[in-house]
Parts: sequence; structure tokens; C-alpha cells
Amino acid sequence: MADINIGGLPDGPAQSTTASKPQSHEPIWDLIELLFFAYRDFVSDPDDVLAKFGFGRAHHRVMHFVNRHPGIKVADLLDVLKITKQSLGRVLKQLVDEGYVTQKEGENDRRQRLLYVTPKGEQLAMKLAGLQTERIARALGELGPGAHEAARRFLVAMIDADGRDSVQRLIARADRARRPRT
Amino acid sequence: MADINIGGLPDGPAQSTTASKPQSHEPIWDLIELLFFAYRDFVSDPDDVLAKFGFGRAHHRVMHFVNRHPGIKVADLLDVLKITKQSLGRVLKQLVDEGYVTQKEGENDRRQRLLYVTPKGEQLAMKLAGLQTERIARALGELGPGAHEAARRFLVAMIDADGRDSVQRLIARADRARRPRT
DNA sequence: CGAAATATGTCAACATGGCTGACATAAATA
DNA sequence: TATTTATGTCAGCCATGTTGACATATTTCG
Repeated sequence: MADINIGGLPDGPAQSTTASKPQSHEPIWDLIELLFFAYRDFVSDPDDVLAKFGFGRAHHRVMHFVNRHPGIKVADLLDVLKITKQSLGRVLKQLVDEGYVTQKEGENDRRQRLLYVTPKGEQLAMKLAGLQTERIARALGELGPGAHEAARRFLVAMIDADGRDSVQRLIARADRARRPRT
Repeated sequence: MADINIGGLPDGPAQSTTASKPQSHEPIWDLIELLFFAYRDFVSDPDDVLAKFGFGRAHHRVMHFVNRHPGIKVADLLDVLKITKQSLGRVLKQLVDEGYVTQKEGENDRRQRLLYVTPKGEQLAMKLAGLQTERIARALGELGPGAHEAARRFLVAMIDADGRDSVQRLIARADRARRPRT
């Protein structure tokens, strides 16, 4: 343990022991700031790689979700990213033009453009996911065995109540889609 | 087993039980995606308020750190935010011009511009922190009593190893600065 | 003291990635 | 057939990041 423990205090400033009361007491400074720092570093690893490809974070997000959810509809991707179709269109066009993503007509509904990564696209997506996994694995490795589950539960609880179900379904569905063996 | 997963199953797809092995096996999809979703929603609450003031996320970050670390030097703020002085200068100027932040000459070193929030600035900063605290408190409230500590440890571990110490010192220092009573 | 380093500010130009609004096309559906 | 839906696209704007060059005070060092 030693000096891990941000403030040096074993139980936070006032919230830890009163976590059940949601009144607007003192801000939960430590988690507010830690979320900022953790996320800042979390996205920084891929950024360096992406720069070499002439891509940015927007491309990363698209690549990630297309790779992870093969055959995703444009509309669903928009919903996940919560951006406009114009913003998506810009980066998606580049990814398609440069051969990282392909589009396929929907079988039932031929208006739909289902999105898939190409082998080249998958390679990049997996590379980026690998970087982020390294960081997460290192972090989890420093903590106890329950850390993965604890982190997952915390992050899920942080998501908007209404979007939470669809996010969980999305992730669950992807697990089935990407790993048919088991 | 059902297909809602995330918060449900005690041992995930493959990572939960092998969390201690840091080899680059299968990406840790769930945490990668959950970090994205959680952070996306985490910053969305303040965004709405900021929009009414004509401010954006960049202003929020500056307001936050100046409020939380009164008298912070410009150089230190740059270091924390990891942006260029030109980017900072733009938003900082607006915040100063509109009376949310003030600058004071350093006592020892008169080249320094130490940054403070005005009462008006503090009000806004606390409002924003309150929104984020609501979300965090709600999340922690849904989880067990150890959740705050677990989240803190996970987030700290996610930070770059080299920056981690300075972040922890920063947070610890701020706790002392902002709450001299105790 | 004078030179060099430091802390900050500023101008100009550019890139990325959000946004709105308007409009076009093809396919599904009522 | 008329309408709705899924998608694409053009045009322009805004926020916020970048680099590079340069200016000004002030401190520090030789």
C-alpha cells in the first residue's frame, strides 16, 4: 500500500463513508480530477500511432466500433458516437477511401450501409486496442484480483441511466459476434 | 446465460479471471468501451451549462483547475492540461476579460501570473463540479461502500507512471489548500 | 554589471472535428 | 402513389488543438 492513496487519507474527504447520500455536499474532487487525468492518458497512446497514419481520434473511434461491431449500421454508429452524420461522414469517407473500412448493402433493407473493417483496418484497430489494453492490464495488475470487476461496475454506473442498457447490450452482443467459438 | 452482461456476470469473457496476466492477449474490450461511454457522459452535464455562458470544455478545464488550485502558475496549468500556451491563452483571456479569473503577480517572482477565480468564477466552477459530483455520487451509491476507494485506485493506476506522482501531489496539495479547517 | 535564461503574452496561420441547414437519392412502407 | 426512412453531400461556421516567430519583463548567472 504505502503511498498510493491520493490524499493519504484512508477514507476520502467526506464521501466515502456517506456515499449513499446524493445531496450536493462537497464535490468529489479526487474522482473528478482522476477521471480527467486517467482519460487524458488513456487516449494519448493511440494518438501517437494514429498521427503516423494521418488519422485522428475521430478515426479511432469509428475504427474501434466498426471493428468491434462488424456490420454495424451507420445510424447505430451515429447513436453510439453521439455526433452528427456530417461529422461521421467526413472521417468515414477517408477510412473507406483508404481501404480501412468497407460498406455492404443491408440484406433485408438495401438502404442500409453495413460497415466492416478490412483486414488492413482490423490490423490497425487491433493495434490501437492493444495499446489501450496494455495500459489497462498494467493498471489492473497493480491492483487486486477484483479490480477488473470493480472498475467495470463503476464505469457502468457512471453512464447515463437511459443509455446504460443499450450500452450493455451493445457490448454483450459484440462479445458474441466477435468470438463465436468459446 | 442472459445477454445483459456487464454488471451481471461475476467473471467476464476472459479477462476478469486472468487480470493478473499482463500479456497482450485479447483486448480488454469492456473497459475500453466503458471508459469511452463513461467519460462521454461525465463531461456532457457541464457542457450544457457551459453553453449558456458561451463557454466550452476548454474553459471548464481551466476554471476547474484554477478554482481547485488557487494561485496556480500559468506554467503549471499548462503542464496539467498538456496543451500549448497559445491554446490556453485564448480561453484564459476570455475568462479574465469576463471576470471569472484574475491574475496576480507572484510575490517572489514577479514574472509569474498566479491565477485565482473570482467569486463569480468560483460560483460557476462549483456549479459544474456539483453536476459531476451528482453523477459520481449516484454511481457510488449504486455500488458497495468500497466503491469510491476502488475507483480511485483504478483511475490512479491508469495514469502514466511518470505523471502519477505529480498528479497525486497536486490533488493532495489542493485538499490542504481548499480546506484549511479540519 | 551585463548576458543569458525564464515566465508569460501575442500574432498569424493552419488542422481537426464538432455543429447547423439545406438538399439529393434510393429504398421501404403506408 | 405518397410518404417516410437511411444515407450521403455541399457549404459554412465554431471551438480548440497545433507550430513558429517574436516581444517584454524579470530573474539569475558569470
